Amino acid sequence: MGRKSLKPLRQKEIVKAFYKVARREGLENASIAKVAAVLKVNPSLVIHYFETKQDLILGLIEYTLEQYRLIYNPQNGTTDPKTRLRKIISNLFSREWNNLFDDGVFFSCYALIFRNRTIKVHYKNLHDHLRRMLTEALMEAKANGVINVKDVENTADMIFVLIEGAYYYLSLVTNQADYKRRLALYERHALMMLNLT
Amino acid sequence: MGRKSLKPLRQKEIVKAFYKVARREGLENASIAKVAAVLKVNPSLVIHYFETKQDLILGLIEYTLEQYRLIYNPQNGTTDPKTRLRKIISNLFSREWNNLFDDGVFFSCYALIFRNRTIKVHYKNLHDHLRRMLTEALMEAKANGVINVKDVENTADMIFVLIEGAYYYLSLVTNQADYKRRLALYERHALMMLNLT
Amino acid sequence: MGRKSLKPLRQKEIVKAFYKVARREGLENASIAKVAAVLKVNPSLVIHYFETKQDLILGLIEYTLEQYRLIYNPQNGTTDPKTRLRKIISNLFSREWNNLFDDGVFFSCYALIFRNRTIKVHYKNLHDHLRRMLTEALMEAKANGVINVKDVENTADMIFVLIEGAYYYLSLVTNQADYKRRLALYERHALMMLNLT
Amino acid sequence: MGRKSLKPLRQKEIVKAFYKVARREGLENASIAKVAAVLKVNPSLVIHYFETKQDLILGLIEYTLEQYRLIYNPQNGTTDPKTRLRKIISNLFSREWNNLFDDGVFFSCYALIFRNRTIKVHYKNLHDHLRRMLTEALMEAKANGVINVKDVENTADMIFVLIEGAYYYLSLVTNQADYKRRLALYERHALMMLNLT
DNA sequence: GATGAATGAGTATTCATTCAT
DNA sequence: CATGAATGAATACTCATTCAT
Repeated sequence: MGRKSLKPLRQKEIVKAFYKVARREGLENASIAKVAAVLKVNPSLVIHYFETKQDLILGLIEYTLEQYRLIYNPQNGTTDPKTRLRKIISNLFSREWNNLFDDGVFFSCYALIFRNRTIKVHYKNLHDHLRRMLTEALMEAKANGVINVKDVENTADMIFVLIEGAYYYLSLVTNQADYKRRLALYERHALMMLNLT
Repeated sequence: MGRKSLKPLRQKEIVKAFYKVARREGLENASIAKVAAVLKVNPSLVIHYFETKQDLILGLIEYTLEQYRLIYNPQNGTTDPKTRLRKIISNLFSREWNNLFDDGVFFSCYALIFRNRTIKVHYKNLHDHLRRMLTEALMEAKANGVINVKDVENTADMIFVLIEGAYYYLSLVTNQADYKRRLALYERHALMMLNLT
Repeated sequence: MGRKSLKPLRQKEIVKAFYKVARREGLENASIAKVAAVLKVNPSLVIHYFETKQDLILGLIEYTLEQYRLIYNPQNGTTDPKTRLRKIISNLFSREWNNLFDDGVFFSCYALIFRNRTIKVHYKNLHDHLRRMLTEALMEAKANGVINVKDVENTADMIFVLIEGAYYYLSLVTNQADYKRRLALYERHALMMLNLT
Repeated sequence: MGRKSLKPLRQKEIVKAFYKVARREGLENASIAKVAAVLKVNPSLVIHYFETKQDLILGLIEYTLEQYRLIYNPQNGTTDPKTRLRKIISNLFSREWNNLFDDGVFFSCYALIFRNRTIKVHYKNLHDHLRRMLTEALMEAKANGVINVKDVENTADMIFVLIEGAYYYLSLVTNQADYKRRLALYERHALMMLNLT
């Protein structure tokens, strides 16, 4: 049977510590030494598991995207088609941003797509995947007569544009009431696009 | 009394050099020394004009937002109200992103709002200002019977959400045709919201 | 009549500011820039009055020694010889250390005598001068039959050794009661040397 | 597991090099880079062993106090009580200052007690320890009828005041003959205090 | 008499990384 | 599997100082 490798587990631990540091001090100030300090471990050990810092950042990004995937999880339930779609939309717009992934780290990571093809591709794949998932959900809803939209794919696209715009935009809003009001507005608009209001 | 002050000029020069370096190597890798090297000047001179690196970054952000303002410029022309509004929208969606400001630098800067109140306020003010400008343009158009929307302010808000979402989303699209098609889709949606298609 | 030069006044101002900084942050951390900041003046101006930093330190030392001189002032009064001598001794031992000159700065300055002849000579002259002054006071007291010591000069020497030793030693004592008790002990010993108890 | 630790050895090496530089150029001009240069080693290695410069200074001070302790060593011999006490006193007053520790560095270090509690405590402890040692030696001598003093502890205290005063005072004397004469005077006074002349 | 421009050397400290054990 | 030694380049920033105005 052999001994089970600790590598993936250790790597996950390290990535989490890296994320922790990045959240606290910003991605640009997160260093291998600080990660090692958090884990109470020798810096060399970090590099033992992630040959280079670049690899560590890649690990962090994969971790980000994993979290991202969780948020957009379409939760296939047993409810009727209409409520299920509504739930998906509501879930997409809730996007528990602050809880699941730090916004500063998120944007810092996203900024890397412009100088790193690999990272760009990762992000692209994730978003394509998410859009495809929503498209399918919409197609099913359409088949069930729940919604009636011409171009399902474009609609899914539009909805994601709305979500990302909202994410960006609402990050600037500190007033809680204002925040809620706007978020509701955006969601209502999405539902309107589906004639689901 | 004393020597003529070069401060504003020099500061602009330095900020531009800083931007240049940040664009080339990423904001996180842009250092005072590199800026000095670009300007063929001693690093301490950079510090002479911007006491700390933080100040320099703030300078860069102000510069960003200045550029931003230029893009969203509502260009008050002599044309009729309808074409003028159409031009504003078209202008907002064209957003000469790649030409006027580097996207990587932009997102890296934006990421700072989550750890720096001052920066956040700067961004907030800019966006509030822009939304106000669009709101006014819409109100004028409504007065002229060009458009017929219930809540002008919310509509302006929605349009900006669309724009920001598009910016984020399209940054991942490399295929030129795809890019154009989607951008057109988003703009059409905006015009639809104004019943201007 | 001509205009009175501001130079000596300005120099005094600067030395005082330098002392202020040195007291706050230690002599080793006191810089021309910080002095200028305290005076709300351009650093170049400081150097305009004290060509080099070394000169500024020399200015500070002269200032120290001036203060020193004040403490040891024998205050020629009209009182009878015995009480006058007692007063001198009491004054020497009181040495309002903490009030008149910062101890840290004092020792940092003193440390310089070992690498700078000029400074050493300054200190030497001051101490010789002070000892001479005390010697004279003792001679007068002896002439008046107030004291009866064999070698007046050696006694004066011894008293100063006592004072300096006390200064060094008591700097370590934080307990107030202990401090007072010891200081009294040292002074009593000095009076005993003069058979004046 | 892991590599053999050179820490204590290396740290001592580094402290010695630091002292060497401080003696040569003054404590205020002793830098990590210069220490590294002396050891023909990379500056970052110095920091590897002493996280901050402050730590390095603390290391130097501990080293100073160690040397100090050596000087005051009461050398428990087999000789008769009287000669033994005489030897202790003679040893205390000889204090091979210039040989064992540089005076400039000593006073620069001492100056730090006024801005650093830890350092102050270190010095305090050392002096308390030394005084206690002398007190014990005096008590033994008293028990043996060698000396006859009322308050042994106060006498020990006085003797150290004398020593420190002498150290300070004689640092200014360059004339060799004068130096010797005075030192003898101070020692004689100490012996007189013990009725041991 | 005073300011601001500019320099160049220097500071402590952090970085990612390599290698020996 | 993990530690500690060691490097070398880089970091932001401070320094004293000179010179032009």
